[in-house]
Amino acid sequence: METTSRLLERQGYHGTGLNQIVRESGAPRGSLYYYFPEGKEALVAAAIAEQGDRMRRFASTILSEIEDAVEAVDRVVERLIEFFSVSEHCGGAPLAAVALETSASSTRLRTTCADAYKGLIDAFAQKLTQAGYPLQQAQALATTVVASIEGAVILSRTQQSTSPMEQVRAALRTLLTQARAERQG
Amino acid sequence: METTSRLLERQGYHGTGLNQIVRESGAPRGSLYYYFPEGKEALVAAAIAEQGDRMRRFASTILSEIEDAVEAVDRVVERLIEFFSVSEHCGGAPLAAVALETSASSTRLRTTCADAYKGLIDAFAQKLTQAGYPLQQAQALATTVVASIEGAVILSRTQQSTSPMEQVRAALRTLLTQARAERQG
DNA sequence: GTCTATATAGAGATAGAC
DNA sequence: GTCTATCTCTATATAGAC
Repeated sequence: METTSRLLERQGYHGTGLNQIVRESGAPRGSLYYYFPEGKEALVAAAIAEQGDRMRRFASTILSEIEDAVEAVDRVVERLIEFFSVSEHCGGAPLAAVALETSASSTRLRTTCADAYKGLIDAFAQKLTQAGYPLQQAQALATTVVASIEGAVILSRTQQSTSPMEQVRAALRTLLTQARAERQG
Repeated sequence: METTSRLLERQGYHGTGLNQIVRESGAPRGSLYYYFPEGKEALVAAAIAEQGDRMRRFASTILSEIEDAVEAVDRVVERLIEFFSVSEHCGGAPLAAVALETSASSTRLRTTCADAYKGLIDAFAQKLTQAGYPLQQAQALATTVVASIEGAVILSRTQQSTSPMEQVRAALRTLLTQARAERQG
């Protein structure tokens, strides 16, 4: 499943074959349909759900370590940029490709992706709410944080540069600071 | 190529077969390799480039019709939300799936996507620059606009709801207004 | 320019031995 | 639980007639 997640991230659902997964993971070919009798879709759904959890924990951990909400979110983005740099410009958006490819064809994968994203958004929203942002605004800002990160990864991957992610990072600082000012004013 | 673009948008590169393209478009099967001797990759590259142009023209037209920059950008997003609603929750990010799937495997498709995105970002950056935003800030904001839209489409598609796009729309208003205030202050 | 037929490879999935 | 062999389907691409 680790291999599955990694391949999905850079090749998407249809671009990732079971043969390749078996080959690169070294997992026994015969076990695949023993543990996932429903086949590829079930395997991918499990991998996606696991990745969603990983993303949420990654964000939650950092958000809990830094008290100031703006600084905490900024630190998450900074860490993502670091991760992107060392992953040969391919990391940071493990769900996006699958979400786009399958949202129209597989309810199961679509909802799995939706749940994963919701968990991640909630992690940010919770932090912002605790920091005093009004509930509705916190939710919208959290959604925007996740959306702009996902989009920034797309741009950074196509350009093979961290520049888009850096630019979005700066913009998110401005946005969250501004929202805080409105709240306080 | 119209059919190709449409299928790419909702199925991605590997999920879209030449058979399906030929079948749904009604285009003569024999012509495909006459006009695109290099095969699928060349056809997709052409479709992507065309879509990039379409996106840029779409944005440029609206941006030129409304003088105020914040209102103009907001109108673009509003129109995208309308388009998303009537496209059975599958429209709005015609390049994203291909960009993610192929950025690691095909230099040709990656750079084609990069150029398309750059053209779109430039359209926004030009508008913001003309409105008086400093050059560097305009570039960063334009990148953030495009990134957050792409990300919002991903979220809206997985959730089958316009809500993420609406939330991002509101956030972009806040962001651009704040940046303007900083510039004026 | 467009047709049909086909080559070749790979996909996902299954069967039955062990 | 895991193996190998194989089924069927579809993929991209090509050949050669018209």
